[in-house]
Amino acid sequence: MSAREKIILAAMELFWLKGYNSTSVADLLSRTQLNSGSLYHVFPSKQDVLIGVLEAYRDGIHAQLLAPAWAAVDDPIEKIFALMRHYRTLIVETDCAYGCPIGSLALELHEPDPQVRELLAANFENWTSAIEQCLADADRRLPPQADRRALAQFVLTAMEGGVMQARTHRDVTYFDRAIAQLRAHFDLLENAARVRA
Amino acid sequence: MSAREKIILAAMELFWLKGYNSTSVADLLSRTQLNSGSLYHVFPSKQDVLIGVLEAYRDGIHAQLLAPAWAAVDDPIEKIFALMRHYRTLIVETDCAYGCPIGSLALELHEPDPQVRELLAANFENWTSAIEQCLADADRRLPPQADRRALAQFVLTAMEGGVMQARTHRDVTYFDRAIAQLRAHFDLLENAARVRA
DNA sequence: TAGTTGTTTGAATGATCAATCAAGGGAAAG
DNA sequence: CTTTCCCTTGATTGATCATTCAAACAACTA
Repeated sequence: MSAREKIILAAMELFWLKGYNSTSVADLLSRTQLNSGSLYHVFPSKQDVLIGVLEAYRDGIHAQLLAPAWAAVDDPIEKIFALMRHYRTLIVETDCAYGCPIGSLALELHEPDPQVRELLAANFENWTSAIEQCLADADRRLPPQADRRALAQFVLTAMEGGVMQARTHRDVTYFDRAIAQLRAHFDLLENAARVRA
Repeated sequence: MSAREKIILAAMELFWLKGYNSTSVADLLSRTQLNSGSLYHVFPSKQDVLIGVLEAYRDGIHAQLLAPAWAAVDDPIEKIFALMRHYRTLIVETDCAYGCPIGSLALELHEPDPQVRELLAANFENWTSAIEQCLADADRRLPPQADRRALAQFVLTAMEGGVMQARTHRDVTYFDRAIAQLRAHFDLLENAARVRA
């Protein structure tokens, strides 16, 4: 494994656990058993490590996140809720300390570089595009006038908001209630599409 | 104005602008024109300033947030969307850099003190309780089986998720779409209640 | 063998951090 | 005037921060 890969892997974990500002370069060095010169040979600055991490999340969304969550699910709308169950598992496994790596960084970095901000946005964009594809695959089950893109973004909204509250209250039922509301919303939409048909 | 009040006011603004970790004690001192000894005479540590800030938000939610947002609104459900418009104004006024002060702190602080975590939770709790009261005031317009508390939490979910995306994309329409979805959800609920009645 | 290129070493640098504390100021009480 | 009490001053401390760089090393090439 190259030094670059080692650093990216360690940074993905540490930024997620402690945040970007609270992760020191020394933390990355001790975790990877590298020396500072090696790190700075690969990355000009700590921010470039962050950029590498955000690129890794962006490029790995299907292999690392969606494929595992959708391994046994075919129905497009159930795929959405399977992804939510995946996040629920992460919340439970971390004793409700889980935070979405992208969402946490998006709120932690108050004056991000344009490049960093665009990568955060690209990560959200990739995520919602995948949901939008699910909605496209379920086309006839939704009212024709329903805005697919807005609905996909709303799924992200519900996930991020639910994760934030579950983490703050250290209680996964806050996430569960957010997802239950989202499910109710989809049920109402599917009902409306059926009635009209 | 007492030293304590000066510090709390400055800290509310700086924590909101830069985050907790990125706000140094030196920042607070230069903003307040105080010396470090004065600050540490009032607050044993920087974290105690944070606690003071969170208590101020908790205690000021009605006077500082809800009363202004609801000045000209009576209808309980419109109160909810008036509050959302209030947040929209904040987003626009800050060129889409706005972040909910509580939500940002909740995601920035990865291993918060129990006291800090409880104050974050209390802030969310106060907020959702106010929404829950609106829902109680609109009782007959909602289906009787609809879970009021879950719905109130979902309003917070939509707001936080919408703010996060608007900020990340630097585009208020992401917030607008989240609120439009929330409005659609309420419309569907009100419709369901009407049909059944 | 000698030279070239790419990589690693790790001590050092200067900035910045939160926090300390002995000394002094000033107002009220005796 | 003297004592007491609360508050302020601001230089100082030691830790930690991101980053640098001359020197050493390793793997090829001529």
